[in-house]
Amino acid sequence: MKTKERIVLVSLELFNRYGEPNVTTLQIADELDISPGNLYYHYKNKTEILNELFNRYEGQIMHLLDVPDIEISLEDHWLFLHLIFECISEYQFLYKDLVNILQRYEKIRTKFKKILQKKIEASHKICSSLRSQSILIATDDELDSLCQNIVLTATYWSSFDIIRNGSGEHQIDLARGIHQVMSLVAPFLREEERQDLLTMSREYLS
Amino acid sequence: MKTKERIVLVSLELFNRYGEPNVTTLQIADELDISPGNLYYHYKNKTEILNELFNRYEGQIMHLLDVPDIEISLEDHWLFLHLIFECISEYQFLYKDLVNILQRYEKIRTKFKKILQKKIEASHKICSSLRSQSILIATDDELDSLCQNIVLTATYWSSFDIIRNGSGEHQIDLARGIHQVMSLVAPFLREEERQDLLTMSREYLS
DNA sequence: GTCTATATCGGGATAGAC
DNA sequence: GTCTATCCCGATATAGAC
Repeated sequence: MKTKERIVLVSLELFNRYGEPNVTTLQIADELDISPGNLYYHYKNKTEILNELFNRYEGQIMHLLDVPDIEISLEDHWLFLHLIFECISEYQFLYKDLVNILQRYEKIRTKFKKILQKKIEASHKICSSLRSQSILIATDDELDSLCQNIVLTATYWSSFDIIRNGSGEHQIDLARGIHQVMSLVAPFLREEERQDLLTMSREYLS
Repeated sequence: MKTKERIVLVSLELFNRYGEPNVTTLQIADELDISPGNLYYHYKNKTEILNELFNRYEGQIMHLLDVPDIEISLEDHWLFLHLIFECISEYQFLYKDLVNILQRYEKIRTKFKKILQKKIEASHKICSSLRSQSILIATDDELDSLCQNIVLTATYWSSFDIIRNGSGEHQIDLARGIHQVMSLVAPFLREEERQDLLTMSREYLS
């Protein structure tokens, strides 16, 4: 594999493990067994690495958030959440130091806000679809709050989980996160689907 | 006012505004129009200042979380949330760089986990009280999820709000945060109280 | 208690040889 | 493309005078 690519991958790993602000370029170089000079040959500074990583994240998540205009089932919603959570988990360093990173990098901040907006829209689209099928029952206001809550929970689940359970090399409990989001939706579901969800949840968590 | 006290207060202000990792001891001294040497006379390092601030936060929030063993009304719940949100807002720097700070300071991490645990318990106590009065209807599982969601939302509302609306000196929209938490509770309320809540929400947000 | 001056250290980044 | 050596700078922290 090309060195340039290895740099990105190892940086991602270290950022995720130790937090982006705590990882130095020297550490990255060390981990790769290359010299710092070499690293700077491929990327002119640390920000460039961060940008590269963010762009990859952006590409992935924006792609996922392109929700098709079709009827969506509860299972689809579940799967959708799963993909989103996986993507977030892959780039968890962003979420660990979110405010900090967004404060220091104007460009990333603007883009991240757009992603957040799109997340809310996607959530809206899905919930609206469920509502139009009468699977979900809610007023417009309730739907708005619900979608915001979904996005908030999805965004911060990783941090929340790390704080409560994390010690060192912590694997984020995605299943529980999805469960948590689904529990936001549950109260608005038609009786039948609420039961289905309960069953799905139990299976999934065990 | 004594210099030592001024240092804590100005530090809190700067931490809240720029994020703790981005504030240097020199900046703090400058803001106070004292020399860095003087600052180090009062606190032997930056960590000491952080500890002092965290202890104050801990004292305040732990006090608030001592929920009395009496019947609790929806209005009480609202007020309770209000006090919690105000306290969090006062020490928002902690929440802005939560993972980072907890990663770097073992002691704070341990204490923060306890606070989080106590928050969930307090939330549980309140919701249980509402349930025992039949104001709130939920199964045990639903109650557990609900309380976790409440704490998660309360914990991260400030960050979420900053990211979406913040630009520089952003005042956190506490009212909207409380509304958001209440919207988690709403679906579980008895019809009558759900209407009350709706009315309260509208008044409060306008 | 407060100041000025300074030591120390670590991280980001560059120059130039190979 | 890669290395070694080095520079630069900003942040923490200390020493010692006032």
